[in-house]
Amino acid sequence: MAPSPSTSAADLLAGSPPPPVPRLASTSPVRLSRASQSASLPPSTSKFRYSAPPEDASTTSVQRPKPSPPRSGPVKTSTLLPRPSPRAQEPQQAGVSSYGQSSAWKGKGKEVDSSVAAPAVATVPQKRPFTSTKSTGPQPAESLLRRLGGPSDQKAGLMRDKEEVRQIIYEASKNSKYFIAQQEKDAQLTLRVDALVARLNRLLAERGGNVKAEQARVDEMIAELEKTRVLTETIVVVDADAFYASCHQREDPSLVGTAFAVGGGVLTTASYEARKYGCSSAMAGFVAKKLCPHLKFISLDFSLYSSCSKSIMAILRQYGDISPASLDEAYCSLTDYCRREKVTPAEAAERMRAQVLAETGLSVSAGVSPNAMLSKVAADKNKPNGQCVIDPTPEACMEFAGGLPIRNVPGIGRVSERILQAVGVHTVADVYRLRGELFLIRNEVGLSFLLRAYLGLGRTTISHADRSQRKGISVERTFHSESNIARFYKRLENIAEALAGDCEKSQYSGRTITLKIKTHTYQSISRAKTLGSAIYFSDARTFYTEGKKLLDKEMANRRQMIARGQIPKGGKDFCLRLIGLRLSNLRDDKATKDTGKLDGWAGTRSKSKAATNSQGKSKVKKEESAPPDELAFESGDLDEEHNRSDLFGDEDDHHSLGFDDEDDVKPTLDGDGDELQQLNNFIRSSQGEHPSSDQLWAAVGDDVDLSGMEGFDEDSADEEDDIKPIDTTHKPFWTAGESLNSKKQTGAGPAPMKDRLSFESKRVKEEMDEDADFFIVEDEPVVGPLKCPVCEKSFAGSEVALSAHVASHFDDEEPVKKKVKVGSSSSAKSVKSVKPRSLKDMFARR
DNA sequence: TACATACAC
DNA sequence: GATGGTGTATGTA
Repeated sequence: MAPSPSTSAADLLAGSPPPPVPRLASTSPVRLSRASQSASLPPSTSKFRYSAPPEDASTTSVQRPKPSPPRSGPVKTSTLLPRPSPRAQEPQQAGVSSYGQSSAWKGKGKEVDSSVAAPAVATVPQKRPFTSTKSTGPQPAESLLRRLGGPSDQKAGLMRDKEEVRQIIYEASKNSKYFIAQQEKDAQLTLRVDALVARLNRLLAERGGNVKAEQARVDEMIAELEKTRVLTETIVVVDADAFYASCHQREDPSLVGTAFAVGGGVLTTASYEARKYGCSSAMAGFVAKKLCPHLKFISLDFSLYSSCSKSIMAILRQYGDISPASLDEAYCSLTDYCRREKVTPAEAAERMRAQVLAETGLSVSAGVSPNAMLSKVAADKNKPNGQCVIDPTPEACMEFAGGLPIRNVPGIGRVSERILQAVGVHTVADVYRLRGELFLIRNEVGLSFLLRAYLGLGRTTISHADRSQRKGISVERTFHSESNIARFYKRLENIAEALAGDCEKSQYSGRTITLKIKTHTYQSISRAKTLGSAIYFSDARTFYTEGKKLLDKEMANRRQMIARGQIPKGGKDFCLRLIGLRLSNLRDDKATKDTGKLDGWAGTRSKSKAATNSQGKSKVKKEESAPPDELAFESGDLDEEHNRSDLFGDEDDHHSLGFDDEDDVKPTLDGDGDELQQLNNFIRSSQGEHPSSDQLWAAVGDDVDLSGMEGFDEDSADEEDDIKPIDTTHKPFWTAGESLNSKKQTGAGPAPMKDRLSFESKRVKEEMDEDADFFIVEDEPVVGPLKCPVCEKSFAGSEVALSAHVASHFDDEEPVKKKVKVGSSSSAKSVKSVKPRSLKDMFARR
């Protein structure tokens, strides 16, 4: 994949795009086989798409100022921005190669040693629209396919044809509830994107297309941000290659070179061999099997990963302060090491990687740059077993950043990507080019976040996560959808127990309990309760009773809705596929070094720090925690007995049987002891698949005793506790305090309320109408009437509306009962039709 | 505080 | 036939 000039952004906006790219083009979640849908369509399924006027030609009402001076060679060191976006320029091979190439950072170790001929430059993912060769039915939209394709859909290295893979995934998925849910989400996102684009168009129309003033505002923001640039640090991100898979290969060399996946129902990792077939993490097991019939599945073994991880971290620690981001990834400051050892960053990284490989047998890739954000991205560049170095100059940083597809920016996920693409932003460099437009929608787009990415800024301090910064502990379990209340309770008990176990292990208690449930239609719902300002708890009993109350309340709520006719009467039970509990508003019990007896339930947990500090407090605690218990168990001791035995049972010798075994347990009657016990056992048996608690905190958090570990240095450990890093906020990300949706914007206040995006259908419609004559072009005239491929009904309206309609067929109830109203321009109307359906679906009949 | 989303791994 | 678990951040009400 040779680095190629941006094909996407530039082309789409160049003004000489393939003919039919109207200012606003339409596509749809359900792709119809229409001749007009040519390869010129962008991936977004948004009904409307903003297409900026060409930079040079003042086609429309506005002549846009040329954004940037023609970029001539490297920008001077102290050059202030804005500067031209490299993307718009030549094939910037040269610019990119500059990182690591010519500077002092490079040194001999600089060889980007990659076993894979990886491009030195970000390659813009091909924007080939999904084109189905044969299928006659409705074709899924690009965005939906991407959604289904999962996170690694983009990466594809030496994979088999991407379209083919997508097609297989689509075929395997299309009839599942999961698929329907994704489709629904995609349709909702489409509406959201359309509304945003409409708003942008309206704002542009108001200004006659002139955004000079906005550009000036952004330039000010850029100048401010530029002042924060720090180039004196050397940060490396080390990321293990196919970590779980590699760990297993190390244990069992016969796996080397074979296609296997780690995990079952959903893959957590696929070996490189398996990836060639299109298998990737987060993919459903049965789908992966379709892609690679001989795929072998290996069970997760967290103790293995954890120990491998510790070995790696111990080595990294020899090079500088580290900040583990997960079991297989860590940030490390090489600043001091390089100075001390008189080596270049590239050499240091080489050494580090070589040492890891030699001592652990695991290969890792690395990214080196002046900050965490760039290093993070760079670490992926030459995977596996490679590294990428970015020089500590503004030019190198910006050059590197500018060429990245927007999706590669840490923090930009599927949703943000779609939103940005709809507005014309495909690469980071586009952020600058379209800064004026982006300013108009700065809030919904997180402008300052994007500008930081554009400038190649990121965190420059590395600090180890601190116990006190942990925000929550949670346990959740997925199961085959069911609606048996007794079993919900049973599951809840087990979850409560597991959570209590984690709390005890890590020594936290908390004040807020949150119940999470996911319906069979993949709707996630959470209900929380904070017991009191001074009530901290961590015992299974409280977790259970409070969780049960929340669950009961939710079920009662449903009954009411049925009574009010808001939910179809025919519905039977609340049908769920997941239940979880989360404890938040934590208190670090370890810090208070207390031990005490839990007054509560069965007294089984002799060491609950949650219990409290002293006798006196213990009493308080007792009083505080008593009420909820009484309420929950007032019906009698039977419950308590029942719960106690189940919660504190001693069956601990479960092996992971895997998901498929769940079918073996099908209690037929509520309350049947044996069956419940069986279920209970099963639930336990499936738990081995996941770490008992959060991977990061449990395995690499600073509460882990690393002494005695290879390469561990006691002194430095102590230092870690004593030395307060300047930036004490440990963030998993690189841009503390900001995200795409962040409101905090340098130099720009939040948009006035009236300008905020509203999803109220009426509002959406208004905007559409307002803008219609200026930038908005209604759906391209369709060639022939749109027709539902299922019921044959004809539509005069948008594809979005049709899409929603088609989706309703997958709902196993009478198709169009909620019939989608499709008028002539009604993406807006379809909002109404889509939403109620999901609500209703939350409660299914089965 | 409560809830929903988005994101990472 | 069928798509995970743990955690953080943040917007909005």
